[in-house]
Amino acid sequence: MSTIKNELLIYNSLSGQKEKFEPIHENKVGMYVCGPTLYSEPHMGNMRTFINFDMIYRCLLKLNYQVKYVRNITDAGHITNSAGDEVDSIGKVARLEQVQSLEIVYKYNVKFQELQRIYNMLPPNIEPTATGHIQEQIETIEKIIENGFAYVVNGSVYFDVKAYSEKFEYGTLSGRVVDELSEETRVLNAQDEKRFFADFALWKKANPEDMQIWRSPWGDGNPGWHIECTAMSTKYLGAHFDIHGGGMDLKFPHHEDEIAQNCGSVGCNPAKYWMHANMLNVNGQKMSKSLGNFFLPKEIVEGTTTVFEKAYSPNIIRFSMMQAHYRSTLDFTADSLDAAEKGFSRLSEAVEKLAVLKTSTTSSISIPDIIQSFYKAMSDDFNAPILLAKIFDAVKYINSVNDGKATITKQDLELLSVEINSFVTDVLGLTMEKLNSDAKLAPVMDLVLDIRKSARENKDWTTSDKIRDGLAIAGIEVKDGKEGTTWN
RNA sequence: GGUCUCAUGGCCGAGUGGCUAGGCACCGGUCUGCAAAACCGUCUACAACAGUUCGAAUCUGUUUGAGACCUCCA
Repeated sequence: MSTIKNELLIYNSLSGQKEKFEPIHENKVGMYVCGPTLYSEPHMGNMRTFINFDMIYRCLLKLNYQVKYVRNITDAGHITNSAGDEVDSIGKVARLEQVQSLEIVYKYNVKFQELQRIYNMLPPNIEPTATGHIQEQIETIEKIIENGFAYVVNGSVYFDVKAYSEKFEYGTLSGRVVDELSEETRVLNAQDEKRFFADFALWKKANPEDMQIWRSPWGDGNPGWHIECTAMSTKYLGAHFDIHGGGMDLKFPHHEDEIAQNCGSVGCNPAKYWMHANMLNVNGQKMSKSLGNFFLPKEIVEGTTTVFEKAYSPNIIRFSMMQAHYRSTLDFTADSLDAAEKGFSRLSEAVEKLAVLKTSTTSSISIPDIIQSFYKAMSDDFNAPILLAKIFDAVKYINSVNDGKATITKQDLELLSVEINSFVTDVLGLTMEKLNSDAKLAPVMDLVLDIRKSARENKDWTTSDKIRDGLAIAGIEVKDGKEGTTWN
């Protein structure tokens, strides 16, 4: 349906306000999102960013855009400190575990792919790896040197922020000004090869202990921190594409330097719209190992984290995340997750009821209006919490119809059913957990509940309660409703 | 120290210059042998102070508090 296509608004970090989304090529969207670095398992906070961009991707698809979604996989080590003397972060882990870098990368890639499935994330169209694009990175660096925005020192290449600032503006995304930066108290390290402290490495000469080394025109070494994103986004999406996303904490320096590299190599900002997803807190604080509120996305699903006393399904986690806007920080607490669990369950049950609702000749409310409100919420900077609120308005209506207090026509029911299912599963990425899904157990339960029914009819409460309590111990909850008994 | 963001009812969280989301909990009700579940209803909040305005929680200023980034970070 949706004959009226809403105007899509996107908050652009570049301007700091919501802007009308106008794709560079009509009906097509190129989107690049910074993916994981494979030297450890992504934690829950990483997942929030990926899940949010998954939702955004799903929204764009729902709006019938033809989306090319690229999310990189960083499998080459990065420089790990400002002096640049620790180049290979993956190699560092590999040395600790006494295995090869590639083993580390493979191990965590498998885990990451598994997490994508567990959390029901759509795979991007392309997941390019840094190590698969060394040549492209070298070529990008060569272009930047040619353009006069980088210099070679002793086998390493640095981006020349001062030279760049004469032609472009450095710091437009993060609101930083080079003059301000220079007033900072930081001093150039005596051995530092950089001309200016804000300069950053594009290529770093190999250290003897590096486990991954590549050949380049400047000698053996490693690519710098940010160049892979520039090289790969340009290769797969072009010099200028629609959306570039990532976590809020990547804004500076990573994204700022990406802009500089792109301007320095091809003369323009890589993206028209920059989007940043906000952080996840746990019990009111940023996740950190030292605070004891750190856990992995798999642990919370399996109930093996010490931070929470019970397990929460991926759907509950996702639902909880969808109840907050992607640009706001979100706090995970036992209370908030318990609330999400119940809310999600209420939603699931209403969606199930859609299939068995009785229809009438009239509808009490306007179904197209409800559906329009879904689109409107989604089109307002991907406002998932409002979308859920509107869906819950529909849930209330579904329940009323189910109780015979409201009516719906067959045609409206079909429409509502299709759209609610679409928004819940396709857009929000929630999967409806089927109740009574165990094919073997179902006939057994029918039998047991039939016996209990007879007992109740004979007012044999001892037997009926024995059955109910026994099933409860087995983890099966009996629900005596108006129209018979159900279980789950 | 610099740059910036945010402060919403018991909790999580949207949003808006006047019509004051949503989820969860609480309370009341319907249903029920009892209970649970389910459903319905109710609860009227926006840090403090001052200002602008016919009118602000929403705009401005000050104060207090929290957080982020400035170093790898989703």
